[in-house]
Amino acid sequence: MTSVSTEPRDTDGPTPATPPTGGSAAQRERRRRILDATIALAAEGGFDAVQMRAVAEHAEVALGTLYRYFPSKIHLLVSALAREFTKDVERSAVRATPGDTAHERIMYVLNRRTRALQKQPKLTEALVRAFMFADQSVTGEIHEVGTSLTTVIARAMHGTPTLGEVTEEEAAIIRIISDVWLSALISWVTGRMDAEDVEKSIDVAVRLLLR
Amino acid sequence: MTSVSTEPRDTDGPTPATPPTGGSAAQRERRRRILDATIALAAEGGFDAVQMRAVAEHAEVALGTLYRYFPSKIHLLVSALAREFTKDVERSAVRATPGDTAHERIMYVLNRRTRALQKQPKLTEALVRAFMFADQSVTGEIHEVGTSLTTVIARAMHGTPTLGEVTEEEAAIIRIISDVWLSALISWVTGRMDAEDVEKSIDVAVRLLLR
DNA sequence: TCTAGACTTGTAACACGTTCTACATCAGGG
DNA sequence: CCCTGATGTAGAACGTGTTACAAGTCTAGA
Repeated sequence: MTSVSTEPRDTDGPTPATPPTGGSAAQRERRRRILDATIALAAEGGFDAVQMRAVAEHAEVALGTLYRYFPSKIHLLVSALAREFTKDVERSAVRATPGDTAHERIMYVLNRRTRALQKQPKLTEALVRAFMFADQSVTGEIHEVGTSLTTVIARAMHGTPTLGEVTEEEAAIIRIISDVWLSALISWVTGRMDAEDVEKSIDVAVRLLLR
Repeated sequence: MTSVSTEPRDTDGPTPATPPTGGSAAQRERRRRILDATIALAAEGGFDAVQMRAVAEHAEVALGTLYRYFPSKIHLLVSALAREFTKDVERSAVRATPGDTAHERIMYVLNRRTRALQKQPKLTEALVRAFMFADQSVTGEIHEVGTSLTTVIARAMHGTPTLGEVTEEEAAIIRIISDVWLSALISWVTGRMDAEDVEKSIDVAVRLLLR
């Protein structure tokens, strides 16, 4: 966790942060192996266990290559989070969310995601802490995560897998719900809330916002 | 209050995390110098500039002593944040908050604090990132910060420096506002929101929650 | 096929958080 | 007044993120 506070410029060649798409098949394959290794190590030992040398070894790439694909440990972990969230979004596009009211549907998607995260506490700790620690240089990846989250909530709010118009007020409400969810997740990761508290705090927020 | 929660506590001497009060005068003085040095370095160069060796040198204590007082860089920074917030709370207890409605009063205190933080972007970056990165071992200090924040908001909500009863619903609303504020602060620190966005997002949240 | 340049690899080196060691200082009780 | 244990000091040492570098390998185009 050093440097890069104000000057993100470097001798960048071809891959500023190696986007998921593009590159040769071998490169996409390497990228996949790296992210898989990241998830595996994080799931087993959390943030501290995701050591760059270990990731490189596990993914069978050289350390330098790892850094060419992901310029820092934080980029790496946030990218892993972005990949997981993107998968969820694709899944949520398939069919309508169950629930009769917006409240029920939002709680359904958020609780489902929350419980999935809680099943892998170490992984969640790693991803959430990386997300929270990210600085300016990770804007792109962070934005990707934020977009996924708001998309899923917006779909749940409307109850349809396709997204119609979202009013200004709805967008504001969705942003607040995201904030509360993230905040609750942090509290859970750091042991200041238990699983029940998380669900309850989101439920209260949704109720207050959707009345 | 400062008790250590889960870990296998070892040969702990006298100062598990050196609470603000207690200890000899020389010790309180050292603690003050350390936190002052932390704030000074953070204000100048942000999170990365708060290097333990530099803090120790600036505070004129040995590195080992610094670690005796604060067991990690994160503890150090979150403690600094807690000290600043506590000062604010004491100030806010002196007189009533200006504003005719709860909305106005809450916006007044939060905007004042937000603007104070924005005047020292580097310092804010350091404190906010430390707060977000904190793990389980920093629960005590984090809780202190959270309490300060909710106290100030609760006072503003009621418009009186003394705290009367706070209903369950009010407490929930205050928690959500805190979440939104923190989240906005992160976005600002990482360059994803500008100063105006921060104020606006809080304003929207308060409006939606207090209707 | 040959070659230039990009991409990978393996490894060493560096920075900073953290821990450890050996010694000095100080305060209090006999 | 001295002993003793806690506290402080100075500095080395260690681990891990990050960077640097020399050499091997793959690919596209002449």
